[in-house]
Amino acid sequence: MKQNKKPSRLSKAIVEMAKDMRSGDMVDEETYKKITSRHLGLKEKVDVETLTGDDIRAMREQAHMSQSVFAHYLNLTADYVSKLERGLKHPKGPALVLLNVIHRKGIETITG
Amino acid sequence: MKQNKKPSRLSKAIVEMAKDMRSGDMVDEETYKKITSRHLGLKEKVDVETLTGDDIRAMREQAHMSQSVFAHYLNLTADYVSKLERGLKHPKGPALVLLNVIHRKGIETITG
DNA sequence: GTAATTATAGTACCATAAACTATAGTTGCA
DNA sequence: TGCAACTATAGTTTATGGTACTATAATTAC
Repeated sequence: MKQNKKPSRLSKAIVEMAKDMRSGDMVDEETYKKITSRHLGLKEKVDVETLTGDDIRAMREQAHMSQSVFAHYLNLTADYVSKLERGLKHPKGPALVLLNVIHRKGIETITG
Repeated sequence: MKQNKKPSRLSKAIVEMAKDMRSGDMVDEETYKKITSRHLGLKEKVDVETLTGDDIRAMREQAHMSQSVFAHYLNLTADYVSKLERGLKHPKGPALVLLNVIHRKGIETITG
């Protein structure tokens, strides 16, 4: 298991700077350093919440889509969506991240 | 599954209306019907492009992240990202959609 | 009526993705 | 300088997320 080490003061500044520049779009892409896990205090924990079947169903109904249509946009099968909503399967990895994006920012993020 | 109230015969207009209302944000969520695959003429084709290893590497470098950090945000392993970039593995399903979102809308979509 | 949907259900199965190891080059810090 | 910790590649093995298949009941459009 990895140690989540203390992020150094300089490293932390780099990350913040990179973030500002990137979002502000004021500096060209090549001027700032690459963000490595040395800079971020990367721990094992990922900032995604585990969504329950009810959560997923609520998201889908909020989007007013059938399982089939919802699955289509997520590049999944309707079959699998049904299983997710009933708690028979649990999304992990990239699928979980994708569902989190929809949950936080809406389905338009991927449809539009 | 209970449907809202009156069964209406209009089908095609509903989708357009729903789309307008959703984007316009003028009508509450419960007033329009659910979008089903009967309304959308959707079959097998998903609107995601297959990304090459070089594409993925370019995306990561544009985000100025190491494979490790990039993988972290996508909820993947650095190992797998390496294989994707070298073309040893090919993303499909939800992973492909997620990469497409990043490709079209930027990494901030999932980091922020 | 009836044909095409939606949703659930159970099983079998495969490729993605993880886990593990190892190697070589690079970077940060004392 | 030295060295620890990182990045990236590489090969092999393993596990499970997600698919495919089939079937049933209820709903909806024509």
